[in-house]
Amino acid sequence: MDNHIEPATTHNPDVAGMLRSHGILPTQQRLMIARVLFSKHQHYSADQVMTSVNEGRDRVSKATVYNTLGLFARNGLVREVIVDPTRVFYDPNTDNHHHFYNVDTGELMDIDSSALQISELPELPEGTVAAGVDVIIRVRGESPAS
Amino acid sequence: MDNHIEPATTHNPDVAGMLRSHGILPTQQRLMIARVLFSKHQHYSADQVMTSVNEGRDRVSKATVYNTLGLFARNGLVREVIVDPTRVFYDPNTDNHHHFYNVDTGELMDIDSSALQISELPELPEGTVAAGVDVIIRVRGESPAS
DNA sequence: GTCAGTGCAAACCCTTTGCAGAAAG
DNA sequence: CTTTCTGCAAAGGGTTTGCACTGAC
Repeated sequence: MDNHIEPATTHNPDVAGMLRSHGILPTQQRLMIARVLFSKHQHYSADQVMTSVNEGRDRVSKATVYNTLGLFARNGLVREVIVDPTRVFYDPNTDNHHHFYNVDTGELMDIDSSALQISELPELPEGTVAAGVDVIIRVRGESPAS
Repeated sequence: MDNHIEPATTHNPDVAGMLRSHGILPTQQRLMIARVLFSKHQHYSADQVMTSVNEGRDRVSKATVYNTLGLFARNGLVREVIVDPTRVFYDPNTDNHHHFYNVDTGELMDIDSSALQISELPELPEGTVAAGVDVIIRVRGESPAS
């Protein structure tokens, strides 16, 4: 009988601690979702997270995937990337950086913040404080078959 | 009897010609929508366009509003601004410029391109060409009651 | 034992679509 | 007259919600 639950933090450094340090109670489902998000440097739509998570035997419901991603985003564990009106992407990389978005393929790629400099920000509207800066370079064209 | 149709181009310089020059046949509904878009320097969601257009006596259906805004965007008459997963904004200003987005109020404001400089673009992914650059500065805070 | 988290299905809401009638040239 | 556009209502699709059950501590 090997249908036991694998130790949550074996192949990935302390995912549970990562959640706790962001004020998130590490439940089984949240750990599964976090492991998907942080196992690769990739961007995921909620649907892709759901698919990846549910490749294993233990399943997580759609509601929980959405709720969890929203929770992670609110608590700064992941970053929401809004580039496509039809779905939100979640980026496990919360460092300052920017994005390429291929409007033909739907592919989203990181741009290191050092590769693109922005001048100082203009004066913000009265009564507001900065909450983040998003730079999206939209590109077109199929990536080579490779 | 004064329920005649006002000359389409009276208070706004040649809206019809503007449509034609973008390859768009100027129908009555398209003119009404274009007049709303270009009468003020504002950003509109589809719903706001619909409301504004239908303040007058002549009504335009929801389907036509959506279809028309999509058409205008495809033909470069307006710019789609993707900042909020729940709705698309349409910007009558197609010049190079950027945006503030107030995540508390949903307000969208222009940033003149001269107010924010970007370094040269990083190398694009292989096989792709640039299709546009969006810079969004997200801010937080109610604007003063004023 | 208590409170927070989860799952299911239904509800939501913006947007798109199919198709018959109306308008443009 | 022919083709394109418009309107209505229904369908679509990602996301959220209500509520009973489960799990965490």
